[in-house]
Amino acid sequence: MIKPCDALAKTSLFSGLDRVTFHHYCSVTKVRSFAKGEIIAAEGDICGSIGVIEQGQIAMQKYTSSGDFATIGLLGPGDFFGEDLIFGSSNIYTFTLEAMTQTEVLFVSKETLRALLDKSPVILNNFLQILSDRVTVQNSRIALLSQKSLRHKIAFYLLELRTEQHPASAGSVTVQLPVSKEVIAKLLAMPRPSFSRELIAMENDGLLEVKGRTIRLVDVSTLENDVVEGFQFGR
Amino acid sequence: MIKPCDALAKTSLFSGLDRVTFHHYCSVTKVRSFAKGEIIAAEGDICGSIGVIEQGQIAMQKYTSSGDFATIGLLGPGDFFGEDLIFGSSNIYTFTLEAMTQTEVLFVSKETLRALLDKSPVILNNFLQILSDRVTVQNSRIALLSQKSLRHKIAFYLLELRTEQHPASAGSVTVQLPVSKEVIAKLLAMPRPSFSRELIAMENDGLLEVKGRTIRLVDVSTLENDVVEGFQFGR
DNA sequence: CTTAAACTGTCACGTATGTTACAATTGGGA
DNA sequence: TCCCAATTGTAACATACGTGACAGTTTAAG
Repeated sequence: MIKPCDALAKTSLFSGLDRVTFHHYCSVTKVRSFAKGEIIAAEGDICGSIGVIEQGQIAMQKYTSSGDFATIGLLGPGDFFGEDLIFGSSNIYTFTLEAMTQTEVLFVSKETLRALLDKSPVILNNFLQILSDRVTVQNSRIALLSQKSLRHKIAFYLLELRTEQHPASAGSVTVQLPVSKEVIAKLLAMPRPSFSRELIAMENDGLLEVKGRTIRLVDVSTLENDVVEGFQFGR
Repeated sequence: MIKPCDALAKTSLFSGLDRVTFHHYCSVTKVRSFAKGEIIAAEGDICGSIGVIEQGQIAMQKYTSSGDFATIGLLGPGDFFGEDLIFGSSNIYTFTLEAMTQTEVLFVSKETLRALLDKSPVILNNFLQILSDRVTVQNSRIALLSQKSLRHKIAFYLLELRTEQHPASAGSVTVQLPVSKEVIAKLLAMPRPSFSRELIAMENDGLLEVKGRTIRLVDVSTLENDVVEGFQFGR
């Protein structure tokens, strides 16, 4: 089990702060574990606190009446959720949060958050930054989904992973898929067989080398070609 | 020409406030006009102020090296831009803002905004809400682009327009396309001829009636069928 | 170690969608 | 009023992609 106080200290919400400043609030913070497949929040639920992911991967899913669903986004360690609902016009979840792996989440209630924001300008700044950066990430997802071929989408996604996992390096690198290819396919809004097929085709074309969830980007410049480039965070 | 002070008062950033509170800042506010097709901000530009659209439509475009582009989003009267960059980790535009029609924009500089946020908790709240709501809108766009057929995307978009333009009413209504079908097609990430073809097919199937940019939604329940529904703002 | 469940690869087939080019229509400005 | 530019419709053709079903493989649990 994780100690809330230590975990909190590491989140981007509290970065640049001495622990004394928020020490008082540690006791109010809840940590919860979720098993793989468990629902963390369902569409229609009221959002009363924000969550920070300590471990695991969470998918934002949007279901249709017929049981099918689209994957809006994927959240990993350090990511927040609910930060957009807590102060929005509506605090109702418009999607479902589902644990894709065993997951540990830290919750901070609206009241606590509000108190922290009022008390510390640094925390307010951090919160604004978290919210803002989410918009940037969303923009990137929209650009991804606007790509006009499967190959472009895949290339876009892999390049995105690269900047996440290897912020500095250019050229040939290896990236890790954070979840199963099945989930990735959903994230890229394509059928899993199509994803599988195209990945292999790209491998045959000498762009990649796939080994399980490890993918080596061989011909980066071709991958980048004609892709509506990912949003770089000042590299 | 629009008077900044009057215009400012109407924006959601200042809603619920007496004019006295921000009266002092009116003089600092700039209003600018843009002709159709004009670039308001280009990818790579530094974002030093937020904008509020008074009149017109602005597209967020992401260009490829080959000159092709994707339309990330469409902004109309009352919408903001730059609000996600001003306090983000990077304040560099990662897309291009382009006027799709003659446009009037109100600019508020970062310094002014900061001062306003510090001075008034109401404005802070409003700003948080604006940022948060943008995330919700983005989520909706992502859901749209995740639809698995052209028809679903179009249905999704038209239903979205309905909730925007007729928040209360259900059933058969007419909606207005805010820009040309060419631009809409880009927004839906599909070729214009495909959009045209599918729209007509939907009309033939009795779902719609198209007359220029006016579209009457005839069979709403079928339109809603199997669509990963749009995000409703508490209707 | 064994077994089931989850994940991944594979294939054949059909069709929805992209492409390109041209024609028709609309609308705003001179 | 006329005209040009912007917008929209149209059509034939090619193909990238979706579908559904099965087999192989890996993983985790007992």
